[in-house]
Amino acid sequence: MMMAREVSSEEEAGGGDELRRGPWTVEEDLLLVNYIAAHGEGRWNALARCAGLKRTGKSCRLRWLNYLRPDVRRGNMTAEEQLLILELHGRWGNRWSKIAQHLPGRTDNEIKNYWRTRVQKHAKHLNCDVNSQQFKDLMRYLWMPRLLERIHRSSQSQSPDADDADLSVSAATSCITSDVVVDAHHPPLAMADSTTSNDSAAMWQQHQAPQMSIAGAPPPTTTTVTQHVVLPAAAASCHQMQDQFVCARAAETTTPTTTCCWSESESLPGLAGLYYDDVAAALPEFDVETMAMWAPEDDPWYTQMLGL
DNA sequence: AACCGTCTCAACCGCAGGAGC
DNA sequence: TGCTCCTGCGGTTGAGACGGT
Repeated sequence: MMMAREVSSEEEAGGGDELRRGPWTVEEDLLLVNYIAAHGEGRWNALARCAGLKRTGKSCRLRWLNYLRPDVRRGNMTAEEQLLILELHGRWGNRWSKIAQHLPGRTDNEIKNYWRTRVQKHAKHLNCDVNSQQFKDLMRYLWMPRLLERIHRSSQSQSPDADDADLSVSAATSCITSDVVVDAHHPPLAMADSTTSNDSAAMWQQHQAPQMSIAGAPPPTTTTVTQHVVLPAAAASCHQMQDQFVCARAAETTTPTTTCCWSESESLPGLAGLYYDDVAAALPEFDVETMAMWAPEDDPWYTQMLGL
């Protein structure tokens, strides 16, 4: 958001060596961009002085990193990005800069804002702490599968030969599992520290399957909820995922497993019912209305699923 | 049209850690 | 060893946008 605050005449005329604060003007932006183009970034305090900016080095750095950098992405978070944020936050907590490293073009500030305005808002509506196990379970069993479904669906609608792709992927039983996505206890991934930020596909592929535990759910000796969501090749188009988006997973459970398999061979509404049963079992403290509040308002499938 | 509450996000703040002296 | 400076991070703030009444 570009704030339109005008620089007052006092600031303009009598500023002297006083440091300016508040929103940046177009002129300041130009000064900063031109200086960095000529001399590069870094040494921010010296940069601010040499560029003729009456700003702190900190302010210049922030402006550049969060707004002026040419590779900064703007606009709404995609479902893929949201999914990644939820997953990485589950693993690292409020390590915004670390999370941002894995979302090309997104800044830590933007991700932090997303978390506070979107995710924490939902927690507030649900009257539960954003760090509570209840809320984490909601993310794991409701929001993230829905994001996966959305990714899947949009890839279907965008792919001209989506049917073929779906069939081939389904036949290969390629799947990505939401529990794999969100588990915070599995060993650190190689990609977490070594890959480039746009290497999301590699990340997905390197996930290993942990054993899940569900707060409020029947003990794992009787039930393990697993959502297998087939992602066709087209889904991998985002974030330069060139190849088929495959995350084969063998659920390493030695106990009976209730599996909700979202595959192309089954219709989604039926699966939705099955899935919801599992969610309801896992999260008995949330009733249908609460779930509906949680669900994104623009999600007709979801509201239909709940019969709303 | 006016008011008001809520949301968004750019920018600021304080702090911690590292480098240099 | 201690001091200063710089950089980066996470938390917070507040102006403007937006939507509802």
